[in-house]
Amino acid sequence: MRKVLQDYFFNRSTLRVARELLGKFLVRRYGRRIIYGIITEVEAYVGPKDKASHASRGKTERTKVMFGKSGHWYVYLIYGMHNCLNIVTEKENYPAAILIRSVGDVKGPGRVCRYFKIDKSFNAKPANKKTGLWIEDRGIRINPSKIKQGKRIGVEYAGKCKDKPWRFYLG
DNA sequence: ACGATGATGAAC
DNA sequence: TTCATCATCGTA
Repeated sequence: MRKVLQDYFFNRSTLRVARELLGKFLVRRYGRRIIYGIITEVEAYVGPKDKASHASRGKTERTKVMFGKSGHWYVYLIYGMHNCLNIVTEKENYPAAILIRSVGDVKGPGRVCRYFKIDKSFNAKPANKKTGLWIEDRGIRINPSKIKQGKRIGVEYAGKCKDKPWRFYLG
């Protein structure tokens, strides 16, 4: 069983999608090679009021993709050297996305992008086989008791939102 | 503990 | 146009 996740999977509550992404596979076509791994850690960034979210300051050139259609990639450069990969969720004009923090043994969003050869050229592109980067359901069932939840990382500046338990990982 | 390294957004 | 900040990582 191998199914590419479509827009309708992502056009739902970000927290639900985030939980359900655990156990799915990130897949990249890189020339003739296929790079893939199981998603093991994600973080949700939800709505215009989430102070930890780039979208909390409104729609800008960078963040407009978060306000766009679900099922598209949001890739940005952080600290001048690392790319971070996010998948946009929820309906159009409601800014939300999920940061993919770890895939298999590759831990950390910067390392994920390095391992999967992901840069800003994927920004605002849809997640499907045509673009060469997509997410698959390979039929793995995750026992809910394996899903851990905790604070998001690196968002100490986010005031009331800094402690929201919107990071999900397999434990 | 800290520096690398450059895009982004807000201030001026 | 300048400036502080940053959803991190590698080295120490």
